[in-house]
Amino acid sequence: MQTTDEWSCGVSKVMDVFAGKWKLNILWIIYNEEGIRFNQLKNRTVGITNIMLTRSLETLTSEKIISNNLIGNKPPFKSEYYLTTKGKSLVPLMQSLNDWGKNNL
Amino acid sequence: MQTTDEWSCGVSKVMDVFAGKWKLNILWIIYNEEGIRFNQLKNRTVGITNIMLTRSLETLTSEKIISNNLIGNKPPFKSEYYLTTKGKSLVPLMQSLNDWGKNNL
DNA sequence: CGGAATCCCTTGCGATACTG
DNA sequence: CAGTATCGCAAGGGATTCCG
Repeated sequence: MQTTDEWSCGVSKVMDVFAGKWKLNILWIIYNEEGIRFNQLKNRTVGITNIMLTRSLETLTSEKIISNNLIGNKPPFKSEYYLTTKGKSLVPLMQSLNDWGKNNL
Repeated sequence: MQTTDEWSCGVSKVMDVFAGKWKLNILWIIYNEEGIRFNQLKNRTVGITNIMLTRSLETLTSEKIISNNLIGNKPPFKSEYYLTTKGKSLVPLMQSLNDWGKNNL
């Protein structure tokens, strides 16, 4: 039997990645639209505000789940978001979560 | 491509089940010790207080993820906790989460 | 266009004490 | 034994405004 310590060790990290109201949703959108831009992401994430999107992207970037390219040195700027390799490894997990949710009311 | 709506529909429910500081850990313990009692659960969940355990169990029960048997009509009481069928269907998901966490520091 | 700064409000978390 | 009742704090979420 797996001990509680081994368990909570692995799981708490994932829950940190998924924690919060928006991050998982944002990940999914970026996955489906690699290179998506800030304002597109904002439009696709219904109900989110600037600050919450910024904070979520900040956190995910610092966790190396996503990365972004800044293009241009004067306005209008461009910023394109991608999943990293680590981020892509989360995709099957997200799909499993989604499937469970759809099958259990 | 899957739409954002289909996605958020399924996932938000799962994240609700897993939300909070203790619920996932409690689920894992109950899974490993079917029929576990309140105070045993409290001892195994390091750092939890009465009220947080009560609240977590309440939520999970109302979501039909766990169930409990109350035994006896006068003190000392017994209360035994189990995973429901729905709760058991979450086990593979929990294991996937744990595996990812262990493999991604 | 892609953010950051500020301020506020709500929610979750928890210590302590008590009860059937 | 298995909870409940209070009260308080801290963190997360968000509206608004402003900036390079």
